Amino acid sequence: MSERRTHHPPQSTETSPKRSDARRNTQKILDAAATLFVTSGVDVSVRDVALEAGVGMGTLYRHFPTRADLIVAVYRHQVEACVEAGPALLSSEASPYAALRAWIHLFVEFLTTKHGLAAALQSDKPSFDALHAYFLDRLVPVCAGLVEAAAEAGEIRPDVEALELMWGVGSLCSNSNKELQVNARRLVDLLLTGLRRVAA
Amino acid sequence: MSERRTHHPPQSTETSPKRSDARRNTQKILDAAATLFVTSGVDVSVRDVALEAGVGMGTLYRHFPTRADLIVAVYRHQVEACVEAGPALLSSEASPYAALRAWIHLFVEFLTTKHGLAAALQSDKPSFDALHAYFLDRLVPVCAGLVEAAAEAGEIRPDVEALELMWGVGSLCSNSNKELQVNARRLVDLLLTGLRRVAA
Amino acid sequence: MSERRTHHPPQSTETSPKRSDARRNTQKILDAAATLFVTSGVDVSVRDVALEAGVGMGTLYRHFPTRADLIVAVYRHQVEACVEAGPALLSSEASPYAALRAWIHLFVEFLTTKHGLAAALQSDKPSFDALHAYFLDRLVPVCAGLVEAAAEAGEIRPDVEALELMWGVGSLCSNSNKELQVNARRLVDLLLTGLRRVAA
Amino acid sequence: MSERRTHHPPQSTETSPKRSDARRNTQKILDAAATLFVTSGVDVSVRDVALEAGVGMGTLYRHFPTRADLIVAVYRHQVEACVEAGPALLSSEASPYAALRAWIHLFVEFLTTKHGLAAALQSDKPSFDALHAYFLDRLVPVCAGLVEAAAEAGEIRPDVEALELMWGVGSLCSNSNKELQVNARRLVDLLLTGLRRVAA
DNA sequence: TATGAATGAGCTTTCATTCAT
DNA sequence: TATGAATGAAAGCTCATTCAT
Repeated sequence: MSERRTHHPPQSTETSPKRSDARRNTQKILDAAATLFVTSGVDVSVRDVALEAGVGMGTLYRHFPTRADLIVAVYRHQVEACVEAGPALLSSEASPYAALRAWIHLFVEFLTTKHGLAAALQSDKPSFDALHAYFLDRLVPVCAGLVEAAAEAGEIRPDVEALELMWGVGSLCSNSNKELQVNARRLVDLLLTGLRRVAA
Repeated sequence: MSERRTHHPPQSTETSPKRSDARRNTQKILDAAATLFVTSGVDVSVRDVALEAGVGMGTLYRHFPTRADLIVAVYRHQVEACVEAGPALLSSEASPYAALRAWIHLFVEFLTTKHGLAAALQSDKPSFDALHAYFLDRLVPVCAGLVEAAAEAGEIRPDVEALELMWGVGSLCSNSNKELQVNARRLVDLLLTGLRRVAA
Repeated sequence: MSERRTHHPPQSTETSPKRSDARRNTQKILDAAATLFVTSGVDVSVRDVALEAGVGMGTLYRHFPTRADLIVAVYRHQVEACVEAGPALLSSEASPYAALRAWIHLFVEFLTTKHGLAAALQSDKPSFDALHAYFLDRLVPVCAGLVEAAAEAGEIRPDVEALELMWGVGSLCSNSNKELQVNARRLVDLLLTGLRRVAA
Repeated sequence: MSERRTHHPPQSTETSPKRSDARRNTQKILDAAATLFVTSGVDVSVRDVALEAGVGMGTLYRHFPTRADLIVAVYRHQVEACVEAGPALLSSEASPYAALRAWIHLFVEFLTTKHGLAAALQSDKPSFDALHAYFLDRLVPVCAGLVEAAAEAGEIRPDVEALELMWGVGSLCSNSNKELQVNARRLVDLLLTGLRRVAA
């Protein structure tokens, strides 16, 4: 997954002609947020993020006026990598369904290593609206392309919505890494298998 | 409903020989909580529950030391109904898989009508530990019975864990009620269909 | 000025059948607020009031949900004393104008000893709306009675509004006790003298 | 307007032999401040002023170390106009009292059209000290000249202090622009009328 | 000299939990 | 045993002021 492409950098964190110290702070905040998002979820207090980053609260607000801005920035690279992986897999994999399967696995890998992200994606708090918007806008079309290709190839049932599928995958990923030995990947595979035939 | 088993009676509402006024308070609190859980989810503030019940906060804490105790008590009846439905469905349905499917649908119906419950079930906050424990202890064995029967009948793949399946179902139910038209039932059906064959 | 009458106690601080400790806290908060209002104005931070009173912030909010509630409570006694003094002075003084004059002096005495109150009365911050409302509702009618009596007696010009007069008096009182030797009483006397004849 | 006196030139805009770009910045800031003072009062945030002026915050602070310095500079012209109007009115008006009255009206006009200025003039925050100093140093002597002339002419009572009078006028102007129909001009007229005779 | 990023104390408000009554 | 008043930490956010660039 190439992380450094800038095909779609709506708010690139590295291209702005900022002062170097400001850029450094932006990065410090992103790193701190990434860390804390893993351990405490994306609901983590802004004060804690600022502390972890070693910057003042005002600095955090200057760089990321809303919580959604911060979350989007933290995960932008990975999201864009997923976006790009869709068409690529369609070319490289043996069949559309294989491509869809591989792409979903990529997405699962992403979500499950970012603990709390999946949960945040499903929060209905208004402060997360921009987060939904970004993820759905970017990823659903890609997923839809794969789903349609597989459907047209007759590999999966024809009545599956990409949004619904992604939502399901996100749900399965949002709560799996506990002491219980529940494995998101296995569950998602069940879902993917379920796509292949009409309900029994 | 006969309280056949007493494996986990965190706060039995009928077996303890309490004073009648204490029992009355317990019931008032349960009624209030049930009402508020519907409208505001299981995260509703304890103060609101006490107010609705018309009791003091200390009384609420005396009867239900943790939020999990309260949730468990509120949903005990329904959980036990699920427990009993398992064997019953195995007898009444046409096949073990049909019974499993019907039972899961029962569980989905339960979870999706209790706003916030599924999410609480997957919370990793320590105050919810007792909630996990109760649900899993009561329901997983029942689910396992159905899964095993279906596996032995050759209707589903043999390597499925009941805990994992229930966890997946719970996940799919915890985040479906948005303006997005995502339907937990449809997703769960996908999962159930996926059980039928080995992964492709 | 009798401070303990309870003729008009819309929210008496002493008659509520509260627990004694709660009543004690109410009084501690009122005392603290009165003190801090003098030194820091009624804009003083709620945290400071709680600290000065030796109570938690939640306690302060329990007793006085809005800042206006606190201010009104602090000054209620004196306002009500002013309300009662109006008719009394009309009876006891030699003429309506003398009564008006005496009443205004009473009001000046009140305002000038409560530094910051006059200023707050003229703030246009929404949080002070209830304060305006209370003061104007209670005092303007009383003042109007005195003004009308004096006007009917031909002692003052007939075109004076009580609200305007009180507002002027309030203004003159709001900023007089600096190191500058400006005396609100003298200025108010000028205003009262100015009432007696038409403008020259 | 000739800058005849240099008693208190906290930040002269024209006498210092500054570099031309610095002078340009000074002017940009003054223009921005004048604009924002009208719309948002003199309490407007310094950041907003800097933004409006198109300069950095450091530049603003360099030119006007305190808020008072900025306010003084913005209103210098009008204050000096008042200063010059005093003797002029004494010559042109029919009597010293008429001159005093006209001059006070000039001052009222000035204050009431500058939202928040009158209030700032009466603030006891240290950052406004320079503001008091400037206004009083410049205007009180002028007012005193008019008051003395009127007193010597026997038109007003002899015991009136110019400082006190101005303070009263300032107070009456500081809080009149509400939805309440309180008119500073009318109240000031009452004060001026009150000057004419001894207290009754 | 000019910039504006950074600071961080400050604000109001909420709420799970405790404990004096 | 029941009450609900009291607690106080925590939250998000703002803004006057400083200082590295």
